[in-house]
Amino acid sequence: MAQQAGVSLKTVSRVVNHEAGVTPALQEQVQAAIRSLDYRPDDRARALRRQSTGSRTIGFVPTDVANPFFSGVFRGLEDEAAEQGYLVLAGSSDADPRREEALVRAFVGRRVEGLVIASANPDLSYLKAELEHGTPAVFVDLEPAETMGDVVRSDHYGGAALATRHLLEYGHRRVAYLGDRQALFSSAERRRAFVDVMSARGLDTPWIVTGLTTPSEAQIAAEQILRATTRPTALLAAQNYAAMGAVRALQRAGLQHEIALVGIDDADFAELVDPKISVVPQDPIELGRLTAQCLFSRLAAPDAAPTQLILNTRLIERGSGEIPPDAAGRA
Amino acid sequence: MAQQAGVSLKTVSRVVNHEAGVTPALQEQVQAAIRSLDYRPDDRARALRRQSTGSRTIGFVPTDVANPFFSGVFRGLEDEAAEQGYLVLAGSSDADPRREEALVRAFVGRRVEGLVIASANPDLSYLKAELEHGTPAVFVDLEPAETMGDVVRSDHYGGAALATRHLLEYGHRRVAYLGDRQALFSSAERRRAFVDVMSARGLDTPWIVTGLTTPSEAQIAAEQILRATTRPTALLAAQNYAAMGAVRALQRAGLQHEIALVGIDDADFAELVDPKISVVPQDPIELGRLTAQCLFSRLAAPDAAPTQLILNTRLIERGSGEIPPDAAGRA
DNA sequence: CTGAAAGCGCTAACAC
DNA sequence: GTGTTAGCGCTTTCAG
Repeated sequence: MAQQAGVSLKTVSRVVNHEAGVTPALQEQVQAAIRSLDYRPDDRARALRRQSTGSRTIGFVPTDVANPFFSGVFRGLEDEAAEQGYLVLAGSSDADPRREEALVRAFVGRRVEGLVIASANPDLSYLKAELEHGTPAVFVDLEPAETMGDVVRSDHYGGAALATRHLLEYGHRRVAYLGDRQALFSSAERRRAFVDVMSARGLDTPWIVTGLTTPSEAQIAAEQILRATTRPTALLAAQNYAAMGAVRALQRAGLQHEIALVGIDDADFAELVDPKISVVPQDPIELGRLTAQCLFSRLAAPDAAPTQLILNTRLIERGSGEIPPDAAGRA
Repeated sequence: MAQQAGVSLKTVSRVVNHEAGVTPALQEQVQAAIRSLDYRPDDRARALRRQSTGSRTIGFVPTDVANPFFSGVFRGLEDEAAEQGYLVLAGSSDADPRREEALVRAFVGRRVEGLVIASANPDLSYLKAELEHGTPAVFVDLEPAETMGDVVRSDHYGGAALATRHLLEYGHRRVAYLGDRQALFSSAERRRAFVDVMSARGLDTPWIVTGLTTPSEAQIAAEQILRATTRPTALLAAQNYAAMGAVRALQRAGLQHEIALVGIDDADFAELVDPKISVVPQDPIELGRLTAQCLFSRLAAPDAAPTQLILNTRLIERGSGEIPPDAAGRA
């Protein structure tokens, strides 16, 4: 600060840090100087000198901050972080391993105290060094191949199995699957569950489309499937954008009351369209809160055993998922 | 780093910064040490020492990162920032002036190079000091009362006027207005436009509800309006959550084909519901990009005159906004 | 109770 | 080409 400004010395530090043992007179003198100079302590310098406290910042790497799922997670993260006096640095990887790595590197360079990653990178070796150097990572939504940190996510396999079984219980035998990129753990798990459940009943799975990244891509894929002469009687949309595309396609084909649809992830529109969409929801904000809690526990106990929090899923029946296979014939 | 590790000295700096004039032999020696120690330069310390470069970080303060509008803005901001090698720190204010101020303080403490704020604070005096000390701010979406920085936003007044006029042109005389908190500039402007246009035609505005913050609040408000014996023939939903609530209310009352609805802000569901929702859209991602560009221009020319970028609006007719006032009678 | 000196991890400006 | 010294803005340690 400036001793010339007030009149005192570098015991400004004491008053800034509310340390005991400063004459009220001096305290006021310093405060006055602080006010008149609009002095703002540099937290970077403080954290640098101190060894007791870090940057009070965490880094968040979702695939896309604008995806409603991740923006919800972000909010939960942020709320929990704010309670601890932490701030959050965030960047979208777009599921690109190189971008993911670059973001993590940039975050570590800025000395975030912890990382929250939705990783789409099959090779997490780049992270090992950070972990060993004391920057813990917790994985949200996507679990890495090799376990190297804590995990907080929904039971993707169970959720998709639930959705698939639900359709089968309503009599469907021909069901199509619309999913995101297989590089994403959640997508891979859901697809695996779908295939497992279907083949356990001796059913074929000729309509599997993955790699769907936007609502329009999903819509196009769904339209193609619906146009074929022999088509499925039900659709499983394994992600929010996929569900959006599916709804559009069904509506444009006028088939929304004839072909069943179950979505994974809830979405704003699910209760507004006709029929309402049956879904296996997730609670992104809660997921974010839990993830943050997990990270802060880890910060408090760096050497505790790695934790895996797998949240159970449920299915909400709203109508679209309860359309029988012969709805077209009946109508 | 450590000269004992490799064999050399603090000219590690040179190789880390790719400065010219280091013997290839030494270079390799240092690189080896870097690798074996997993050395990560501390960017905070670098930025501290250097006076040429700052923290390469910007701070973003929306009311809510999870609101689709702001998560879109965030994405645009982030993309543009990434191109410049910047990272973004973000926190939700919930339109609480104290929280907004606390976030800005925390960001400035961490020496962000610039601020992007959607301010809900009528009193921006807390920001003056930061601006004078060289941390520029650009206001997105919400323009502060006193001009103190650059502004990037849609023409909220014009957009709402457009929407209102559109309904009047279709013959409506009794139109209700559902809006967010009046403390938000965008909401205040939209309401003002609505009242202006209505009274210019000599029409009363007995159905104005503001302070709507969530879809459910908006739904309740809309239901109340629709239940009354004399009710409006059209609804203007001046924000995305308000539109969602309005759609729910109309659907539950079975009035979605009888009462017109125009929304401001586009939303995922707008094209999926029946009837499709006519809207005055914004492009959040583009808005974010423009905001970031504005901020980087300011960083490059701190003393240039303040800039205001007000984006024109348009109306997309999709059906809900073109329902005539006597639709109920006709049907 | 307050000040002076040292040092966090790094780069600037010079020497060698 | 490479090493030294100083110092960014702060906190610490230890004298006064």
